Amino acid sequence: MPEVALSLSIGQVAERTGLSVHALRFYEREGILATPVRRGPGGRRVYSEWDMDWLDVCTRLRASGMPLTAIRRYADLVRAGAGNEEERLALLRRHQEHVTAQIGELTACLELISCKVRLYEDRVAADAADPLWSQPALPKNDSQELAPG
Amino acid sequence: MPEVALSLSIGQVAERTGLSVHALRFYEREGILATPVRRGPGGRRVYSEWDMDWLDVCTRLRASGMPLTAIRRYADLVRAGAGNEEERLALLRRHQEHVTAQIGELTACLELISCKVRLYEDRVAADAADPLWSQPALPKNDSQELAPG
DNA sequence: GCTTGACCTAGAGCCCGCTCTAGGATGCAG
DNA sequence: CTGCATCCTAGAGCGGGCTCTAGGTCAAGC
Repeated sequence: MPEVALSLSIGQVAERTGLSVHALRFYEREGILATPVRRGPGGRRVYSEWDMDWLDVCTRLRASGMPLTAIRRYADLVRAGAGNEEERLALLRRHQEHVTAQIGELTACLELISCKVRLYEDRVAADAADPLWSQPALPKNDSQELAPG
Repeated sequence: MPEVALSLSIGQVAERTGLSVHALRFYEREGILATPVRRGPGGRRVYSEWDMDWLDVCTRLRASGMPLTAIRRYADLVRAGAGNEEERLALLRRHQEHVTAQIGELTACLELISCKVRLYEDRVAADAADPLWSQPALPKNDSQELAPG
């Protein structure tokens, strides 16, 4: 019943998280890990399941644009133990808002891009249908001059 | 009827686009501008409405994570004139997919973050209701050890 | 016994996207 | 005339986030 706690080498962790071994050591130096990594014989790092879970959280925070300094702050709070939940909450809420805003902005950008894609699809299609219509020197619908790109 | 074409100084453009004057000059050096900026007396840059529109497109592409090299490529194509619409389309489509993927990833991250926010809201609320219940050394629901952060 | 490979530390190096400095011209206000 | 703001160029510098190098330890396999 008590499954043996899994323990991984840095190479294995790199493989599973997608982070490089360099990045993993770098994160550790930077205080990104909430608990000190255990060391095996020869001073080799031994990662626990908990470490993996934490790293997964970190990669998601990173993927959503949280800077390392903020992640370190969060790690510090977790390391410090119970009693600072309000601060953790505040930190997470700030990031939550940040990500929400980011999604909004990306969605707006996507709209513009999609609009341009449609425009070019039409142009290319028209060109294929009648190459003479759209090639000559600024026929009539001089979209090149009226709107950029 | 022919409204006088508006022309802006680099400072004014900086103000309206939110880019710094440094960034504007930098972009120009980097070939990000699709048309060469006109110069007024004393060699000063004079931006047209078209330039502004182009810059707006650029800032949206940047905001959605397109690297400067890709924007330069796009600018090169536009500068080259008609005949390369397929390539522009391909470039934009790639970015479109990229942005879509990014939104997906952010949304997933947001879910995790929101989940954690809720968790901490509950913890903090419980703590406020009964400080003695959640403070002492790992009471029972030892969430600290079972799940990171 | 020797090679190979995964690991260790400390620190240098790199890419991106700006940002700032130095040193100077121009133009307008008091 | 003298400030003062705004602009110019060329190029150095910077912050973030890794990435890589040098030099070394250790264990396994041939």
